[in-house]
Amino acid sequence: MKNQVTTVKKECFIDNSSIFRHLTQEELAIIPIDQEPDTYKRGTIIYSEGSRINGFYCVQKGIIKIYKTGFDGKEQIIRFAKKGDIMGFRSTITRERACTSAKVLEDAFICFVHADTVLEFVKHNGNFALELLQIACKELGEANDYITDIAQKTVRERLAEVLIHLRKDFDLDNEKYLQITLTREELANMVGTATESVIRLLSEFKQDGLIELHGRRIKILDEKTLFKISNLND
Amino acid sequence: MKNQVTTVKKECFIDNSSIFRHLTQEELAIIPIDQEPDTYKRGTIIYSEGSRINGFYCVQKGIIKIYKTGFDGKEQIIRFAKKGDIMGFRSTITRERACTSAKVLEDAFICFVHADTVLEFVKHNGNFALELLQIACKELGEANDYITDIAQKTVRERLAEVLIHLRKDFDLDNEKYLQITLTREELANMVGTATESVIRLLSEFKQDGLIELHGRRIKILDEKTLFKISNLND
DNA sequence: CGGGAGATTGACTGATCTCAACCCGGGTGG
DNA sequence: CCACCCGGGTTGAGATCAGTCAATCTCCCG
Repeated sequence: MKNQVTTVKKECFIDNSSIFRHLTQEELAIIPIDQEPDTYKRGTIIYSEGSRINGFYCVQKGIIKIYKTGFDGKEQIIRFAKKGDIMGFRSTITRERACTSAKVLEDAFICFVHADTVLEFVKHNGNFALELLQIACKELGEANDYITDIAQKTVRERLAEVLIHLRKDFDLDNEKYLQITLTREELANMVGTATESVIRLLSEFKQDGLIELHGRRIKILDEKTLFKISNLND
Repeated sequence: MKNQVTTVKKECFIDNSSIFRHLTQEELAIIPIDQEPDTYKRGTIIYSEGSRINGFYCVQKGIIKIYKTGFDGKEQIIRFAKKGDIMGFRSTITRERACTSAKVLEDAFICFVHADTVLEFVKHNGNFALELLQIACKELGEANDYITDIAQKTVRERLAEVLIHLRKDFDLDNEKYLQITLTREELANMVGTATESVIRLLSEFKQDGLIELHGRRIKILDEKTLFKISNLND
């Protein structure tokens, strides 16, 4: 049993892409082992907006939707977390309540690290601190882009952009469909529009031969044109 | 001369609200003195989107507008920096090019700290690292709110919200007007709408006795109602 | 006094949202 | 086995918020 925990811990924390890769053996050793990685089924809510989360989560497997709930109950998807991503570090650092909720879209395997542990590392391991800072700054840059896009682009442009991003962030299955499957409503909650608008635009894109649709599964056929429609810079 | 620099440096870096307050005397001593604080006149562009900024700026005085330029040239104001705020740390940390531009709205006095210096401190002074992290996380939380608001709220709600925020973030002059003065276009670029829409809504608010207008100067008369209109939570 | 920037107003347009009806496939219970 | 139900997904029609265009106004400045 002890052995198993150690193995799992290793997988979780020493992986080359992990933010914990800068920790020394000694530092790794002090991570309390009661924080055993856990499996979460699709639909599980890992934490909710307004709750206290006393540490942060490292995703080993699966896809998690991170979203805010707006004034009228409509959700706004902020981002997805997948293998290698961390969640909840904002609240961990600021000691505030969670400003987003996290819900499992694809069965996940997730580690939890207690806030005290994290703060300890931030203070005593400069590389770890820098790593966290870089993650925060990367998200900040993306958030700024997002703000500008939502404020200035049309729904059509934004939907094209979302498709491009999904394409970039997620793998394809063996039929070249995007591995991530979202309801039309979820797509709408990413774009910031009504479900019906997404449906209409998707079928327009399909008409134009840019994408293929099979239920919730989406295949990108003409990324170049989508890119042009999205008016992205890079 | 040397004396003057030292005084200025002290003001700049040892102030109680400065992010440098956690630095030791020795650490302060190694900040190169070629980074003398400088005065910037209204209208000056401190850095532009896409440029390399090899360090970050600490605002001692004045107001700086931080914005992104969208696809069609329209600017989106992300935030304002004022006394005690820092700018450009995102690029400093990620080593990427600036993703925003910064323009002086009110004559400013600003220190510059070289990236190497900052990174050195992040690595070797845990409290400094934590401080930076907290700043980044705070901004991140605000960005997430912003995204949700722009995506879901009406222009009217957003304008009310912007006014509330301005009220919270800036002092009032002796006639109780907001000290920050923005053009209608700048207001529009905060809200994410057209100039004409801002004008129409402002005069509506004025009709309803919520605000008073004197050219660009705005006085908040009925914060409570504005708050209700904005549909803010907290 | 002429010029220019920003502010204002009105009229018109149109992209999106909302509402409502209907479809479709899967699961459930009688 | 069938009827029903329910959660999406689609489609159409109408309503509307907000953007665009254009004309005018108001300062302020050289």
